[in-house]
Amino acid sequence: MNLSPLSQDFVLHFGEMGSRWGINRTVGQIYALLFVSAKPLNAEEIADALQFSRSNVSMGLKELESWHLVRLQHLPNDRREYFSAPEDVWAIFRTLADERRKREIDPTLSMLRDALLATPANDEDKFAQKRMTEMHNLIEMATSWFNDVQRLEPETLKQLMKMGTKVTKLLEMKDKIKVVAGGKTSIGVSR
Amino acid sequence: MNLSPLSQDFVLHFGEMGSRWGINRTVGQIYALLFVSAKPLNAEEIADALQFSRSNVSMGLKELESWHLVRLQHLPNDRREYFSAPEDVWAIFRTLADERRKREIDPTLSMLRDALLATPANDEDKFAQKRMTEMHNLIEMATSWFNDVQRLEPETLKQLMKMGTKVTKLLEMKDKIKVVAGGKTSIGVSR
DNA sequence: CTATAGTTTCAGTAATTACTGAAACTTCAC
DNA sequence: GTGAAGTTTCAGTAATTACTGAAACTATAG
Repeated sequence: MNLSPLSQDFVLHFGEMGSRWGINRTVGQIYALLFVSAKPLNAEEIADALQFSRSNVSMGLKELESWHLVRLQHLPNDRREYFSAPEDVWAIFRTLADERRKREIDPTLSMLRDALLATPANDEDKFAQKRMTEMHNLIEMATSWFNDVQRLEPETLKQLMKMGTKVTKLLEMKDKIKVVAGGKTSIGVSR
Repeated sequence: MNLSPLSQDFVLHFGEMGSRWGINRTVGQIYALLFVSAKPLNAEEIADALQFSRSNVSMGLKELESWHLVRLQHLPNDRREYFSAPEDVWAIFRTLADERRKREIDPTLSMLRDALLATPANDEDKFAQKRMTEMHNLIEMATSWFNDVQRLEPETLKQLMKMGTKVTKLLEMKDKIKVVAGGKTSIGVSR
């Protein structure tokens, strides 16, 4: 691998973590390489830098494309495809969250919905359904909330996160604040 | 498998999803079984219900214990160990999030911190470090926020989630609200 | 202490997943 | 069209991970 020690560590680490994140080592390393690379790279360069076979790189890139985690572009007077990781880390975060939700949550939600429609055959089924309902409701709420929050402007989100749990202070206040419908917001102490 | 079709579907689904969640099929199924089961089960019963070898169950339970996802208990006049999934789905959610953070995020954060301490050898390293900084900051902020939010009372959290993006309305207001230090909250329009 | 019920470990094997290199396919300049 | 450059597919193989059954270990009742 013809990379600086700094990048190399980063790339290798992502390879290792890949397995914990449900992507394979190759894919993790390719992504890491693109992430720290200042310029887009073509498949040949990637294969060379990481010492993978050309076809392995091709499959890895395909995988990354399916995750919407790389951008494909062409350089003038060059037929080869160049790949890069999106610059905006927030966008990456969002993409990752979306994709994981699609793969890891949605199928479960839909299975749960089906299960909850079924008529319980006995007491055990009734209990099982109760548990499934709890699980369904929690997942439903958490994901839809996450979904909402996720699409806030990065700046707003940042502000929100920086507040941390202080946001609950606002919640406590909520009851005392009256928001007048119709665009204009008036603040006053109720009661 | 001697389970009702309802539970069986649930258990099999968790087995399948297991692989996407970084746990294996066996472990996923064991967990699902415990989750929908009204009473704690011993290893024998689990092996029997899921048609796994006794030792496979033993290893699966060990794995689940390491994730803090099952409770071990003893029944009176019975030497066998009985296992159950915690009843509170919020607690499960929290545990899961904690464990995943430990395994999937923390190592990366620490690697990034190390990398950021290194002296860049050239321009490429400088660029790489810039990218790593962005990633580090984002992960740091997101996880510590998540951490905070996660430990709120379930009720508060629920309330927060139900509000969805409306929370930003409160944010907009924030500037106009003055919180007086010292316990008592006074509300007034600033400027 | 011994017998027995219960649990864990581990070496061997099965199943799955990742990777390679050769061949097929695609695209484009000429 | 032809050929060269680039990309993808895929069958075979390597590497990894999951699973089993037998043996070792542990705890307890008597």
